Amino acid sequence: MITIEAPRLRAASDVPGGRRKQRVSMADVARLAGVSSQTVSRVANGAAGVVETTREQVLAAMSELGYRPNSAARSLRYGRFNTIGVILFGLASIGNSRTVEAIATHAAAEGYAITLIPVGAATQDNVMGAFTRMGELAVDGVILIIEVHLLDASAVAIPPGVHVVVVDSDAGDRYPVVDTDQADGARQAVRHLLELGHRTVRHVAGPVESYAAERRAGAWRHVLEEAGRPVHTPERGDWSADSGYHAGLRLAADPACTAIFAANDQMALGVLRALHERGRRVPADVSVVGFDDIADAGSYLPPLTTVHQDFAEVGRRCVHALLRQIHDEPADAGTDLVATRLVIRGSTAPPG
Amino acid sequence: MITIEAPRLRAASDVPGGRRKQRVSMADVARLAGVSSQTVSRVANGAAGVVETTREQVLAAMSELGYRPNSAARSLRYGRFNTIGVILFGLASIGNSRTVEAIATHAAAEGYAITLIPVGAATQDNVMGAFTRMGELAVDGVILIIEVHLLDASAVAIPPGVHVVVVDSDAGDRYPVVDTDQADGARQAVRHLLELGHRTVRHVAGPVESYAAERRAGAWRHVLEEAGRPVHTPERGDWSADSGYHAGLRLAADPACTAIFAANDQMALGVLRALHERGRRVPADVSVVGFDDIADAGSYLPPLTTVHQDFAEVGRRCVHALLRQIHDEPADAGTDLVATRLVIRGSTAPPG
DNA sequence: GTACGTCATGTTTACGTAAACATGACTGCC
DNA sequence: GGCAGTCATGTTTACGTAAACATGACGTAC
Repeated sequence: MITIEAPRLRAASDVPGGRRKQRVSMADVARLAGVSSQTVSRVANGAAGVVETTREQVLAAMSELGYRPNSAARSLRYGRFNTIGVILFGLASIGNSRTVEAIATHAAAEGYAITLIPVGAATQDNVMGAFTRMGELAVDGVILIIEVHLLDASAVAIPPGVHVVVVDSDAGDRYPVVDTDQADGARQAVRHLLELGHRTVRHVAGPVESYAAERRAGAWRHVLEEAGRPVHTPERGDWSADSGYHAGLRLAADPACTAIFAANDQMALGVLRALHERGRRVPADVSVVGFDDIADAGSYLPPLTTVHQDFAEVGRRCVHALLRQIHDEPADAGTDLVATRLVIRGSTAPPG
Repeated sequence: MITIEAPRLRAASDVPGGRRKQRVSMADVARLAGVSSQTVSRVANGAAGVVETTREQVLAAMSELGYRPNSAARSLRYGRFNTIGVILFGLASIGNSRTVEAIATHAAAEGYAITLIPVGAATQDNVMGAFTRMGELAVDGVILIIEVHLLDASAVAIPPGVHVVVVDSDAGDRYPVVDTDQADGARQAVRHLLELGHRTVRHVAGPVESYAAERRAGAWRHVLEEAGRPVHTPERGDWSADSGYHAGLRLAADPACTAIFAANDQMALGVLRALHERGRRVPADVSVVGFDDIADAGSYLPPLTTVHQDFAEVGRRCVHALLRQIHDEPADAGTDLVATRLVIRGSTAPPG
């Protein structure tokens, strides 16, 4: 039933004479089957016009020799790679990995593979290197999951002729952008807290260099101003639970603080811990809302009210927008926003 | 400073006459610079034997035309792709995404790109499809982050001549395997609890089809038996916090239960929630240990004692083992285990 | 019975690159 | 002054595939 073979550790060097025969090509199959290599090509691509007996001979020869098409030659011939590049800082962020997973899945469904191009820390050199490499990369298009303004800051151009879609950025004037509707999600979170009766809402923001963080913070501020409520300076975190913990300790020190909107679930987790350590009960004394709705959020103590983000949908739309470009279809410039929704669990309640 | 250009939405169809010139090739550069394409090749590859004035002309022509090497042609010529394939079920698991990230980083450092090949659900069709595609894939080798026995169950062969490294599996007899030392990690966790004075330790195991889960459970059982302690049937989870919660509810119902070892941190989180809801204090009434040491574990209530896993090191060793194969160096069959270490935080204490 | 169409299959060529070999100019040495 | 050697550069070829075109056998219609 299974035919896994021992790994061939010495590659394809078993041709006598030391000359390295790459591996089985169409010509080899053709020789064995007694046909021309063009006929092999026709069989391989399921083209019409091959008589059944011939086809079977070719297939037999293929499996005897273990023929596998050479995709480099194919790509060269067709001028396409059937591959999408994904440039990102890292998979550490849960949003990133889920978006990438969705991209990979939808790309595969369309016959595209995806190539990951991580750019380590956001130093100029790294980003530059990634793009230099990308120039030579075997991709038909690129999805940028990266703060694009960091690219702008380095003297790096996206090579002309490379199709691009950007996630999570304000580059909508230059590239098609797909993004979660950050502002609307934040509005829902803040309004929910105000509707519960809280006088105002404190914010634990993400890092300044993140557009997502800035838009969440902007919407938070806007809702408060619109409602005529006091706006405190937001606490700054770096998305990590630990940074949320430290922000939470500062907020716990203020007895007037009854409602906190954290820019992501992990910082909210840190806030919950800080409040717990300081003896502030959630939600009786303080309400907390997160953002992302990661899988664990429902198991926090208490289960976290948060804004659900549809990463899979973002990935799906990225792939399709990019494929439209690759297939020369009319471009949809501007920003495509994916809706969010507030998931109410146990971390929010009217003020005590 | 920055020269990002408008996306070219109509590809390279600006050659008059409707014929589609792919894009700038060495021949085009050669024509403009008034040299042969071989000289362009020499400049592109930094080969010696090009006089300075010529080199500058070529470089000027390159940048004027926006030349970028065609990697399909390069791969065809060299017979290598400089690409590593990673086959996995998904990035949802935190371990997977961190391993993949490390793989991508180390591969990039060696001049290799990585291609992601997700196989969705573990159905036979999916796995088969991934391998069929992989046969045509432009990769020099493959890292399998997948339960290999699931492959065995489908009638699928890893194509001969494809270099393979496997993560997290018992395939050490057939392929080089890199893995975390699951058993030792689990031993440390259980011994820690016994040393604190607990009479025995209950286990919340991962799914049966996971070798990692089986090895953690096996080591847990072994330590208990060695110490002559009672061994209860483990609760089964599916790695999710939610499954840990349900397992935790069952364990909370048993007043004799004072120590729990969960097979990962997320299930431990669920256990913590269940214990909290049932009024069992952690660690005063019940001690809990997890596995993985994910970034959030230090922010749980209470901060989780857990087994630290070095995903980055696993990724690093995978890449290097695979590159050794690709470069025809002596194979290191068998299993390469990465050490773990217990991180003691606030969720464990002597029994009340 | 011949002429033409149909269809399976073979032959030529191009995709872009770079190794291997070829050429030709100049240098330096006797 | 002529000849060998050096070095920059050009020409040929192969990598594996598949489109475009070519061939030739057979069948059918008049």
